[in-house]
Amino acid sequence: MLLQEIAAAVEAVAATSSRTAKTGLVADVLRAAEPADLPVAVRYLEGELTQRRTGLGWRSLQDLPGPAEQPTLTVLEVDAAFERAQAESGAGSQARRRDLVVDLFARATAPEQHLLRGLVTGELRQGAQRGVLLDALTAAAGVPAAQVRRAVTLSGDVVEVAVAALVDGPDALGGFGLEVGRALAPMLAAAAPTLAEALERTGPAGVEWKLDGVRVQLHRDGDAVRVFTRSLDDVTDRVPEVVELVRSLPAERLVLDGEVIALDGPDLRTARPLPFQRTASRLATRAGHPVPLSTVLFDVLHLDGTDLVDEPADRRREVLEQVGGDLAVPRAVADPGDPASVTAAERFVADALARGHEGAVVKSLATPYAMGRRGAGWVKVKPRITLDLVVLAAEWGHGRRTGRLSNLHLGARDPEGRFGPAGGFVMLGKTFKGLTDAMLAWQTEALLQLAEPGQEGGYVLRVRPELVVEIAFDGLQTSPRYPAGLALRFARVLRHRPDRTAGDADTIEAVEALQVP
DNA sequence: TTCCGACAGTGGGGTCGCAAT
DNA sequence: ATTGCGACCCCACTATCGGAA
Repeated sequence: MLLQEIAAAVEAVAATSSRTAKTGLVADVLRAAEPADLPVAVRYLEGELTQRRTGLGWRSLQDLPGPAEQPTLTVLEVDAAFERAQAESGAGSQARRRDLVVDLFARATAPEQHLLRGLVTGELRQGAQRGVLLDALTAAAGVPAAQVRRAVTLSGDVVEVAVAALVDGPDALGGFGLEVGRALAPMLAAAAPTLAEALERTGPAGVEWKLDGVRVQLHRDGDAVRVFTRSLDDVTDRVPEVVELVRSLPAERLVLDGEVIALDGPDLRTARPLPFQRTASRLATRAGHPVPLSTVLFDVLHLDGTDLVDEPADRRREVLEQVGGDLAVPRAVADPGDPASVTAAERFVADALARGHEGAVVKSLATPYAMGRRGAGWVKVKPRITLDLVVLAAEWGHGRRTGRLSNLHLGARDPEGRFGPAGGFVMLGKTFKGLTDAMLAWQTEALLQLAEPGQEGGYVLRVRPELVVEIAFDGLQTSPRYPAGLALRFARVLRHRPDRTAGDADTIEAVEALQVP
């Protein structure tokens, strides 16, 4: 199969907003692919290379040759080229990777270059990812959609499912099941502003501490233990203490869902969490890191030969407590029809927050483990902090935000001039979140009025610090990047405040006072 | 006909390892 | 020794399509 066939389909997919049309276009390519091409074609259609790390990114794609006239690249030779890029390492490897990319682009047509660029950066932005691909696979193979999705979420491997459905025949899909040792798509949580609203959506529910660590899926088959992250990355060799812990559990074959987190003591029930940055640092470090990770469990998907994913949540919790004991995350049960239980749950969540944890996850008692879904089964609730900050600059947006000023640089007042001139501002981060189309249009107009003179062509537009925005965020983190050594975590715009002046905005001293000890 | 669930897009901060400088 | 890049943790929110109600 020529890469051009995929590139042409991707162009057409990007050109339509109809999801059914996108699905049809992708399905046509799947039908046309030879079995040997299928593994690569499937990945490219969902916008990813087959290699996990090539060492190539946006920077490696600058100053490349112009497009070829005639399509000659095959899907398999392109994949082989990226395979060689992935294998490169050591001195001179960047130059050798560069040569590979130059050669590839010189032989690619314009649509192929666009596709390759999107695959390398992971930002194809054609309006079709896994969801559309699975619908297309359903159509191309003539199999039930639910069966395709279940196979993918249980195996975590869309390529294998595609090959089974299209090459081995529809019956082969029935062969997919939960396999101990092989990661499956983790269940995800929706969000709600309050516990009451979360309970409205779930009905009777378990209310669990939400810990600010890293999600892990733990597999044990005898002495063999594997640890996967949320994106199904295998991090087993980075967390030996977690492996040991799983080996000590009273079951031979297990699949567990949980969180690893750095605490200031060994016991979750008495310790406080360390900042998320400490957990992240520990997990990113290959060896010899002093911070141990604590393991907290909140679900069990398999136990000694029995799959539990289709069991209701309260049944899985029972099993979890038997097998995990104290490792099970602290939990209360609340029924929205029983005010006393809701009040108790409110106190339970307040206690979790007082202990330094992130919030709560509300989990319907009745729902099965919905692999890969972000449904109403699980709903997270986190407190929100707000500040009035001043827009110092804005960046021009991309894609559907092209021509709009999107990403705002946010500053607090610095009346004492600790980080610059007295009466100036100190930057605490950026945000592009929370903006509706109307807000984007409004702020583009408003900020152009405030633009400092003499800026042409840049992607950052500096403005006079006069526009106040109300910002919500989850907390503060230490920053090596910003002058105050502080940055906002998960900042988003609530509303513009043209009714306020910069002098009304919060000061850096007020921000520092928010820091939890 | 309206409503709402699922999906894609638009980027944020931090950390590490590695190669180049 | 420092810097820049790539990869991957954490993530919020809005717009849109199309099936469900």
